[in-house]
Parts: sequence; C-alpha cells; structure tokens
Amino acid sequence: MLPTGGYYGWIEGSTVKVRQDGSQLTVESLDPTLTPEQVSRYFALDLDLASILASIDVDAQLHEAIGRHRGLRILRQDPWECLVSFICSAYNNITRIQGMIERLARAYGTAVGFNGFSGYTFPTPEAIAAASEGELRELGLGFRAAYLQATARMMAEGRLPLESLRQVNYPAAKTALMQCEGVGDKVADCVALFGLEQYEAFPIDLWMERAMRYYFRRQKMTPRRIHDFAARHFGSYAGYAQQYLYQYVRNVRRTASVQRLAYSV
DNA sequence: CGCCAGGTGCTGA
DNA sequence: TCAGCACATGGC
Repeated sequence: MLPTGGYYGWIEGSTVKVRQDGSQLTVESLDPTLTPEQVSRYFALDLDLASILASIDVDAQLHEAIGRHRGLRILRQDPWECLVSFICSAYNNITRIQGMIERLARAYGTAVGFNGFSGYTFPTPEAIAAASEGELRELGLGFRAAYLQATARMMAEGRLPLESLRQVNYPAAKTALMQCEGVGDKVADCVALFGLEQYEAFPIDLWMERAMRYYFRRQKMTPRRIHDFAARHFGSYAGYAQQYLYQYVRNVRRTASVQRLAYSV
C-alpha cells in the first residue's frame, strides 16, 4: 500500500512520484522517456492478480492472509538493487538496513532532484566494486562489507549475468545467485522473487518459520522440508503465498485467531 | 543495558 | 544433510 501523500522513488532510472487514490494510480516524472508501460511493468499490473490469488488460496491461513492484504503485489524491482539490499539484510534489522542502503547511495550514487525531493541513484556495481572493504565498513555494513565488495566485483567483471537470470528456470537462477558471497538460500530467493520474476521462489526467514508452524505443528521443520512443502502446497506462485504469509504473521496474526488445521507433510 | 535483527559460511559429526 | 557457532552493529 502506498503512503497517502505519495511516494518518491525510481522506475528504470527515472525519478518518480507515485500516488494512489482508490483504484487510480498517478505517476509523475520529469523524465519524458518513462512510459506508462514501464510503470505498469514495475507494478506488475499486467499480471492477473485475481487468478494468482485463486491459485494460492488453498487453506484457511492463506485465505485469511489474502483477505487482510488484498491488493498486495510483488513489484518488479531492479535485480541489482535487490541483490545489494538483501545482502545487507542478513542478520540485521529493517531500520538499519534502510540506513545502510541510504548511506551506500549517498556515497556511491548520483545526486538527483525532483520537485522538492532530493536523493541519490542506486550505485552501480562498478561504483561499489571500486570501493574498498574498509570504506564499505565505514558505512556501517559490518561483516557484510566483504560480501558486498566481492559481489560487486563479480558483477563489474561480468561474472554474474544477473539480467539473464529472468530467462532461466528457478533452480538455475538460484544456483547462479548463490555463487555470490553472502548469498545463501534466503537472499537468493528474495532476489529471484523480487527482481527476477521467479515466482516459485519462497524465501524462508524467521517470520516465515513462524508462519509455517501452522502446517508443521510439532514436526521437525528443516529448510528443505519447508521448501518442498511450499512448492507442493502453493504451486508456481509460491512466492506470492510467501508474501501474503509474511505480511500476515508480522502484522496481523498475533492479534487474530485463525482456525488451525492439521496438515500432514 | 541486554536482547535481537527479513542469514551466511564454516566446521565437525 | 544438519546442528552449532561466530560474525559487526545499532535499534529498541
């Protein structure tokens, strides 16, 4: 959901201000080359949300989660931004992750202005690769500085064909992403899902493990078992199920009571 | 002031 | 495979 006052950001390199009034989406930009099609693509408005939701609305918990967050869509974000952001997300809290990304942009991005808004573009792989690990540490990245440095260098040297991972199947995309230092199962799934249109990806973090207790109850929950179950249970849009569950357990479930069903997995 | 955070890599059974 | 541990840092 978008803030009522509007939201500044970037779509394919163009600075935009986005606002939603009811079902109407308004996008302002100074960049005349930005097309409505690009905007529509970013918000994934070409996907038929209703049929996706129908495909994952397979149990009481999902039904409740969907009802609480109707309209939630997975954006098509820039894969490089996703990769950097989720490397920074490891063993970290959201407030600090945002600060780290902002400091990265200020240090290695390009200043841009739009109306009263001023910000920095997201740094290119080359810009980050040129920085030393020590310089990245000074931005407060901690142990993630080395991961990011190695990954940026990999991109800058053309050893990670990130954009092309949209065209390969999900396991291949994930395997390729995990060649990067600091990219394990969870980060790879996030990049695949948010940046590469790999909707089978099912990122499992701490919150998702809590959500999955609904299905596993007292059975042993290994990441492998969770992944297998999610793929079987939710199908080719498992990633959408993950997003609705994630929002649900973080925002709602602690204050709601849902009928619990016994699942055998 | 301790606990915890949208995990990963490494090690040893 | 998989459990157990260190890892930097700051938010709350």
